[in-house]
Amino acid sequence: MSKYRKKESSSEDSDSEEERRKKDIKERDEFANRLKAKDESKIRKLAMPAGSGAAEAAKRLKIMETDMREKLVPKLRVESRRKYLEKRKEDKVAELEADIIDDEYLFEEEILTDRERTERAHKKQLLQLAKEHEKARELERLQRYYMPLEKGKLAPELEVHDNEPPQSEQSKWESDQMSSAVFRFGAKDRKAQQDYDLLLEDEVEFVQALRMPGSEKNRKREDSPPPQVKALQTIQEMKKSLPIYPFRNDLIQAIKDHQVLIIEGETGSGKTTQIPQYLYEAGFAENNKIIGCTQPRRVASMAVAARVAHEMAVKLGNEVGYAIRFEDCTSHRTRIKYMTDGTLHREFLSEPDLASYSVMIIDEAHERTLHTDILFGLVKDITRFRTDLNLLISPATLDATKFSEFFDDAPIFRIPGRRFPVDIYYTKAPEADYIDACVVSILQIHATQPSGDILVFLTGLLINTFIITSQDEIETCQEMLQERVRRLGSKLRELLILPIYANLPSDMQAKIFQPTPPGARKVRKIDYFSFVKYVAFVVYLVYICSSCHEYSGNVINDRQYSMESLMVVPISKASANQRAGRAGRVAPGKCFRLYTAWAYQHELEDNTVPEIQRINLGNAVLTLKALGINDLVHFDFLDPPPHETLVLALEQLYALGALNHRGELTKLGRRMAEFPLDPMMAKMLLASEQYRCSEEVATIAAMLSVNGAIFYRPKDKIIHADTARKNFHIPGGDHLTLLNVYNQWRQSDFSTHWCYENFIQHRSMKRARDVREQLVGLMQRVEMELVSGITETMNIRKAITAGYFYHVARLSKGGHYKTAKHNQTVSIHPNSSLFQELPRWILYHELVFTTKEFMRQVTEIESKWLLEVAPHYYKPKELEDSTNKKMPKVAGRSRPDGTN
DNA sequence: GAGCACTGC
Repeated sequence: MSKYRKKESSSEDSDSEEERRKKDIKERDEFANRLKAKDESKIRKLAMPAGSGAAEAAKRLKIMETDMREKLVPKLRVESRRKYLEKRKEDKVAELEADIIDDEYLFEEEILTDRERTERAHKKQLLQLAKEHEKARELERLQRYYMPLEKGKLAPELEVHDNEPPQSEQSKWESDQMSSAVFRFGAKDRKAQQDYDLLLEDEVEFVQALRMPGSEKNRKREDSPPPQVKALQTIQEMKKSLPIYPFRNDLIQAIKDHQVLIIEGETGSGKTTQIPQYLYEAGFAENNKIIGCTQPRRVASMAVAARVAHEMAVKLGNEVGYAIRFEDCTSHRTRIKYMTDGTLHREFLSEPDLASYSVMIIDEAHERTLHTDILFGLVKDITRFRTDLNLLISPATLDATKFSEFFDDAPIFRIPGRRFPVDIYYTKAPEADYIDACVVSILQIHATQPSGDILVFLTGLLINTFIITSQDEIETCQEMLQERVRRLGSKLRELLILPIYANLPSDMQAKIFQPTPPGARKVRKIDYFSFVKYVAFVVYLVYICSSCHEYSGNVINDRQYSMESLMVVPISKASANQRAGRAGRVAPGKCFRLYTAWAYQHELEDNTVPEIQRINLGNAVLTLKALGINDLVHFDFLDPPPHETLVLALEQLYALGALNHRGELTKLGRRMAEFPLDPMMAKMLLASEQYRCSEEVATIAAMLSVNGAIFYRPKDKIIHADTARKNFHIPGGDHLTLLNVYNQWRQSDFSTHWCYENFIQHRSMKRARDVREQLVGLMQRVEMELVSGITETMNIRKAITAGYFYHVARLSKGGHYKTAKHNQTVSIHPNSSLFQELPRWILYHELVFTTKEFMRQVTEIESKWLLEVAPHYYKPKELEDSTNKKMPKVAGRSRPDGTN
């Protein structure tokens, strides 16, 4: 971290520097004390009768529902995503190959460090894998296919048409095959198989590899759908029917006996809703203590709280409440409090010992979000001195042992879920076009397997272990499936195709829970399935840091700078098995994996890489420092983040002035920690005060926080949308354009209609408004002056630069941009207002890697401002505008030891 | 000239 320090400082200077440091630390502590006093008086004020929390919540839910519907804008994309990924894969392989050749040409083996040698080996291995995969795909085109079938059982539709010519052939052929262990579906003889040609264009051959044992081995397979929960069932009856109910007393006893308990149980066992109630009934909420329970997602926190309030027949916000960002639905009466893990993480800042809680439940611990991972370390620490605080860690099955070891061998309490055995099948050869393979497999299953619904997982965006499948892909798959079913006509019984994704309106989602009509089969995505099938690839949000040369989420980190990137990486074995488990909830099931057993063994990681090991830790490090945790290297992490990521975060915080050269939090850093923003953005906001534009910068920060989802661009009105967007452009760049959009919206009195007319997404704007309100509140809290009204934009841009001087690029002689510090070639995103302007110096909000390294949200700056806002980071020489400066031969390639 | 999607504070 010392590399930015002024080396020329004399002893005299260092004395005054030392004094400055002491003064700053003193100020920081005074500031922290003032905040504490504010919080305490706020808590006293809160101890008043509760407001209309429940009504508010109901309203909120309603709004969310409407939002969902509004967001569902039917988009037909001509270009399929597959093609894009295919193309990108080819590019990446070529790039990798070139890289290796380049690398070997430039550096002899002997002069390499161990690390570089490992890296080179990694690259070669990756290239090898990519090539093998390509070969396997060739091979796959020559394969024939099998499909497993239960012995003695034919799908009804195949028996019904026994007398019709094509089917009789089919049927005869089928009975011939019945004696063999593997059911062969399809044949080469196209004439005889005419009607099934549609199915047989490509089949997928599966082999059974293993059986996942279940807890209810002796029960027979049930062909009927699960008994539906009767509407008339009382709450009490329902509570008693939950798998957790018989363990109630044992569980309470175990919690009384052990301060920390790991509760292993699947979602659906009732643990999330019931345990807090059991604890409440057992007196854990006496003496005004709160039973807390964290959830990784907002909707879950709200929904679970509403459910529990209903079960306990109390008003939401009274005895049972929830707290999420922008919304605190609790009162002084609240005894059971649900919250997001991020909210609890923030609560630590004002209550580091969790004094108001008697129990804290960290639910869905296996999801391993950044927040839960940090919470593990924090709560483990406080249980040492708060012996009256009970801690319950609740992961799904499989992970419990790891958590137990982390929490000093805490006992594990298992709540058995209902689980039947699941047979797992793999393809014989890798699949090239997995959407096609998926469609074919669904039809194969439909034609050959007895009753039961089919659950399909497609590639999606993986956020922690929560998969959001891409809408585009689902639609493609659905269209293909419908088309094929249509062509097959009445030969197959009905197949209901029910897509589900985040943007789907809630009434459509409700369909999935309705019982399947007799004789039909559903293809859907939620519990109660007999067949589970999915592909091996999910998309990950991976943080690529400058000095990290290791695998992180199966992506090689070889970039010279920090960048978030979406990558397709294989699913982990753990997630794969969790998905397979879904097939055995109500009856024995089957799981078809669209990859080979070899791939499962050799290409999949055992566990999903936790977020903390993949992403930028700037904000996390800042909050930990604010909690007084100085030694982050030895912080008790369940899985420590890569050392390099931690060092990068510390360096960045030092450069921003949040930490001093000893790594202590400065007063600026303490104020930055108050904001739920990335450190750079927090710095920008705090710097805006001295540039007299804090109102404007708060707006910009809020607008930047709603990730690029401001401008609406429907396919059929692209020209109108683009014209509308250009009307908002302001000389200077995208940050100012965003400010302009917000201000105009405000002038329209936050009108929905205005948004519609101007091709602006109303939903995003509302969110920006929420964020802005929260930021303004926090600005007042950290004693910032709210000022606005400057007439020219220089001050605003200077304030932005004060936070984002890390993200600066200059126009090179060749007409493209290079980052100021790392000399990495980057391009302005085509959506930017500066796309055709090409100013000499620019600052960008973020870098995204899609087909190229693109800078999104770009603003023009002057190089001399960099010396003004970050004199410790930039030297005048670096900012000379002559671009003739000779670059090192291997530009931008830095050694792991820091030398160039 | 790209695009694809999104948790949390």
